[in-house]
Amino acid sequence: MAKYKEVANEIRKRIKSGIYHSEEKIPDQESLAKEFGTSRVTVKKALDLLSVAGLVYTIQGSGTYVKKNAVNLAEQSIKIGQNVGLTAAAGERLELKTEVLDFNVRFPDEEECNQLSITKEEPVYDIKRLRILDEKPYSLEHTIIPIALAPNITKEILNRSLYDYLQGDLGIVFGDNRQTVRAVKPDDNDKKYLHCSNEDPVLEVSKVMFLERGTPLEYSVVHHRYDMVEMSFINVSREGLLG
Amino acid sequence: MAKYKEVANEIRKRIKSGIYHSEEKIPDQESLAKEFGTSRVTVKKALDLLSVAGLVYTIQGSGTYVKKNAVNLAEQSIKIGQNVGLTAAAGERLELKTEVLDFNVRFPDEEECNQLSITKEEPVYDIKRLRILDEKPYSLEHTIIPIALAPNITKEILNRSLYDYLQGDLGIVFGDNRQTVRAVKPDDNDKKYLHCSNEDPVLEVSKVMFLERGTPLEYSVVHHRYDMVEMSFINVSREGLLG
DNA sequence: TAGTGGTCTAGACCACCCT
DNA sequence: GGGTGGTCTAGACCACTAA
Repeated sequence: MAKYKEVANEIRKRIKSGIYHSEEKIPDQESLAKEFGTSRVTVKKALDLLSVAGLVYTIQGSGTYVKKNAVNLAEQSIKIGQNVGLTAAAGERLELKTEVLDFNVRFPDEEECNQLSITKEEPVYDIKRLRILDEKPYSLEHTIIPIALAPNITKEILNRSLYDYLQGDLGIVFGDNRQTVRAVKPDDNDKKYLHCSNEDPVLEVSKVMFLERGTPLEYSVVHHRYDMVEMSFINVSREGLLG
Repeated sequence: MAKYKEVANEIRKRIKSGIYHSEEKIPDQESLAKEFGTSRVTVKKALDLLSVAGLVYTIQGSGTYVKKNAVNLAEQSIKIGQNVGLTAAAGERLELKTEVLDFNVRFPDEEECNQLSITKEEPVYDIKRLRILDEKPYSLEHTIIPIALAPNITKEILNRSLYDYLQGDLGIVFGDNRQTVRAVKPDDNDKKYLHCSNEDPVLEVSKVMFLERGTPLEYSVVHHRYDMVEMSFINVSREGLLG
């Protein structure tokens, strides 16, 4: 592991364990460099990581300080854009199941061509799955994937884990993703599979997942039951980025 | 402006203008350093910025490449967590208005103490505002702010812009924020002010805004009309961060 | 094996905060 | 003016890719 990451982890450990208190100024970069037997540039790089992680802030000419909410952030460590509704709602063991409702191959429609940057002649998988938690259905996933990018998907794979197959077996590395969240009225499928009444709202999340190189891999629209899923995310302020 | 930012902006300009094409390898760091009359470390720092911005990716031992979707990202430049529904929906000029429904001072309840890290004895402002776009109400904001952190708020300020007052007049610098999004059923106020029917879902966004130092400044719960607001955000994958 | 990115150092200078 | 963070350099070595 790179030295600046080691230094960052050590300092993070000290913050979490209270050796560096909340709101307190931590030693200056020169001292830290001497303590860790490294150069100041390396210490600076470590502190930058912690700054992006929201644990510390620096004031030029004054010093580096532990943020008031640093411990909270360090503990919850919510990944940006990740669904936390489920894990939060479920304290104990719970039974997660997936039911494959539909698994087809076809040509993409206009919206899908647009989202996935493909032509109308490049076939895609069309996958509909129902997610079930402790016998209660909580979300309905509609996933579109170009066949060329993820060949040989089978129903058996979908019953296990699609992401495990893509990452593990195919060795695909995910990159960025873009999501849009809306509240919508339930459609027929929501009523049928999620047991939504006419008055039950639905949390709709559209997502495009990109590969490391920027190629769109997957376009999905997921409908969540309003009373079982929420989405949380943390926006870290970044001043130093571009102009 | 720092040299590494200048270099980053210049390279970004070249990507946007097509001088460096999508999927193409850009010159190696040594060459760029020579061209810009700087050191390789500085070029590396510039490329790191562009990498975080999602414009390029690097493969150690191979080179630095322009992402396939780089131009899209560069153009839309959606700030993470920002509402884009409105600007997207409105092509032309539109009239934005704010109506102050309620403006009070009181002691916080338990939830508010929790979110704002304050005691029950620290008074807060309780603000309810209605946002109106072209005569159509689209969101209902409930905002809680500790008086100690933002003194002398007046109804007149709320009619103009609260954020302008906080940032401009008080010189407050915002830091991170944490948001949670849900779909909920409309309550009485939604029906009254947003003209929601029983079957109209509501997009509820809870937000805690922190100051630079990690102090919670504002806790807000906003209800959006489902047919006028959506939220988009981009998750940039970061592999290099911590372990 | 050559090319390229990732990391690290020591020293330097500047900008800013605080007293 | 002393303390501290921000930036920059030149050179070095290592890790990885690609042929």
